[in-house]
Amino acid sequence: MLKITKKVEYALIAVRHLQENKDKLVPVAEISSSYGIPREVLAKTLQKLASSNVIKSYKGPAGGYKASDKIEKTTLNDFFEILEGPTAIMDCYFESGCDHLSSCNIRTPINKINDSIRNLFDNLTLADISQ
Amino acid sequence: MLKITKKVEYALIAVRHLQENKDKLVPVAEISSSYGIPREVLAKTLQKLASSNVIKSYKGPAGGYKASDKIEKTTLNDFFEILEGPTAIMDCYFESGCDHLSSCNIRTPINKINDSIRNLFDNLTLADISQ
DNA sequence: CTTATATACGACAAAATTTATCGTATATAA
DNA sequence: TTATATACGATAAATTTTGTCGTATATAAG
Repeated sequence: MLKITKKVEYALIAVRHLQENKDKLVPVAEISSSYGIPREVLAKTLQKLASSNVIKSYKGPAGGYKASDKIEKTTLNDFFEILEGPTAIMDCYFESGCDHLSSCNIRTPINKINDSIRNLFDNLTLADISQ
Repeated sequence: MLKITKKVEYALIAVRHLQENKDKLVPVAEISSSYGIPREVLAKTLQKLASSNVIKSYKGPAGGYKASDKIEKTTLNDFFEILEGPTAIMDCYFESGCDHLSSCNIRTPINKINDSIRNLFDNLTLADISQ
C-alpha cells in the first residue's frame, strides 16, 4: 500500500531525463529505450504532462518533448494530480458516501492523515527532490 | 495510488472502537457487524495487532480484544508496518535491485519522497489522529 | 505533394495486487 | 462436554494496475 504507480515512476524518470537534456528535443523512443519503459505507456504519460504544460511537445520529424519553465516549480501534489487525480489515501476523502460502512468512526483520522500528506506534497517541488 | 488498504482501514475502525469501549472485552463479531466488515478479514487483521501487542486478545467465551496501553503511543509508521510491512512508495527503497530498469535516474527523488513520508508517519501517533 | 517520423488518444487484454472465503485447530468459561 | 472465541493457512474472487493495439493528426524533408 501507499505505493506510487509505474505511470508516476516513468514520469519522474522522463522528467529527470528531460532536465538533463535541455538543449534538445527528446522523442519518447529515446527515453523508452534508455530505461526499458514500454513505449505506449510512457507516451500517454508524457501526453498528460504536456497538456498540463509541465513539459512541451513538438510533433513531426525531429520533434519530441522538452522541459518547460514550469517544471521546477511544480509541486508533487500537482504532479501526482496530473497523472493520477487528486491524492487521497481513501476515496471518501474526495468522494461523498462512506462506501458501504453503516457507521464511520474514522473520518477524523483519515482526514488528518490525508491533510498531512497533502501538506507535505504541497511543499515539495520537483526541483526539491532532484537535488 | 498512495491508497491505504482495507486491512488498514478496518484496523483503524477497530482501534477506535476498542478505544471507545475500554471497559469491556470486544469480540470480533461485534466490530464486524457494527461496521459491515467481513468477519474473517477483520479477525486476521486484529490477530496481527494482537501479536504486536497494540491490542490484547483473550480466548474463549466472553473473550475478545481490548486496547493496550501501548496503543496511544503507536506511530503510524509502526501501525502500518505491523499490518503491511515497511512503508515504501517503491519497492526499491527497501529491496535491492532496480527492478528491470537498466539505468535508474530517480534514486534520489524516490528516497527523498519516501524519507519525507516516513518522517511524517514517525511523528504521528494513533492518539494524534484521533483528536 | 508524398513520405517518414513523431505526438495524440481511445479501446481492450494481460498481469498483479487486494480482498474475501473456507476449513481446521486451539483455548477456555460455563 | 459443549459453546464460544481467537489463531492461522490455503485458495478463490474482485479490483486495480500495467501493457498492447489500432487509428488519427501534425510536420519536416526530399
